[in-house]
Amino acid sequence: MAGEFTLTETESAVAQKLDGLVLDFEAMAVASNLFRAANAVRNHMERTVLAPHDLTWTAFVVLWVVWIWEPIETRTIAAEGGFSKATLSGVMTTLEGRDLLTREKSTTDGRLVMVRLTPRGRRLMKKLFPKFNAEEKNVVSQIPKKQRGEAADILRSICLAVTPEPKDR
Amino acid sequence: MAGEFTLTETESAVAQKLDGLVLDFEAMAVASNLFRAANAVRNHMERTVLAPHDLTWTAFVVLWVVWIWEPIETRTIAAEGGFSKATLSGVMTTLEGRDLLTREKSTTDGRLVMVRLTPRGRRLMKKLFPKFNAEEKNVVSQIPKKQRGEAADILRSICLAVTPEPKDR
DNA sequence: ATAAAATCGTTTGGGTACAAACTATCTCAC
DNA sequence: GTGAGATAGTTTGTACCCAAACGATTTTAT
Repeated sequence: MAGEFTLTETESAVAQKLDGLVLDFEAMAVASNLFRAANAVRNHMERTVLAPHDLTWTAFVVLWVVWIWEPIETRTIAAEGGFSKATLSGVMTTLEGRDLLTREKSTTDGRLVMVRLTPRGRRLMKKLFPKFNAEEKNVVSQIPKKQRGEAADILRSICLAVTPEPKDR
Repeated sequence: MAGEFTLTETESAVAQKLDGLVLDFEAMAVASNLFRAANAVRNHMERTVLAPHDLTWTAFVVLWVVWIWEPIETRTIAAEGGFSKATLSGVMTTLEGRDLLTREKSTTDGRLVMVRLTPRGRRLMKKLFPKFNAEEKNVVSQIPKKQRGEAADILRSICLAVTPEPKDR
């Protein structure tokens, strides 16, 4: 755990601040741990696997999505990667400058931009992804085997709870 | 889910890219869903609860930690919130400018800075946190009741897997 | 046919986010 | 006591990150 205080200490301190009010401590713990876990894994991946190749987390996600699905439209990359079009636009400019992917206006719909990896980008992913997956495996191996299968399901439920609006981001 | 492709579609596409190589798809699914979930919840909270009060996620976390534990040292806030001292420094400058918290040099150790909420900051949290927790409850309620208790444990295991270095951040 | 509405990607503006360098302060060995 | 090393917080530099505004293109309604 990242923090210095235990869950019980935190609960009792919160209870004092809001005595009389009914709070859901289980929900607090789940939400709190969700962010700790996501942050910790992301930082770990960035330091162990990504930094040696001078890639940020987001840049890697973009490369991964394009690698798997190319040619792919910008809007789809954003949806798959879980970030906004604005963010994607900036990251792709960086990756394009490093000769890892290319942008090309669609011939059938002038609004769309089709994205592909360059040969260099493809070589990078072919080498990098196995390392990345090995680290993922390492992380997940710490979950008790019995609960490992449920983990993905639980996380999926959480996503569903807050994804009523697959609008424009 | 955020993406447009199903898990099975992704797995088969990845397998084609790396045929011959042994990959851990369960680990892929868990890691991928972890980030989708964390991102989705964060965005949801920012839009529904935080944006009306002109607060970002990180700013809210800072206020929350200070609210519960004040007076508190800067380094402890960073550890509890899970971000770097550098990030915290910037966010606190913003919050100080909005008269939501105060910084004060420690009298016993000149290196430390003690942080407290202003009355305005305290009023804000007293009003805001119940709303925030209600949304957390709403999110967690989507997890099947049977698995709800395990959720926090699983996420804790993940944290432990990647937190060998509680160094300086 | 054509104007209005919708869609897509980019740009803008403000706010994070972190590593590394920096300043100030404290601790500990000697 | 005093200087080397450790520690706390800030600053700097680079890179995200998103909402909103924007310009270009396509679709829809008439």
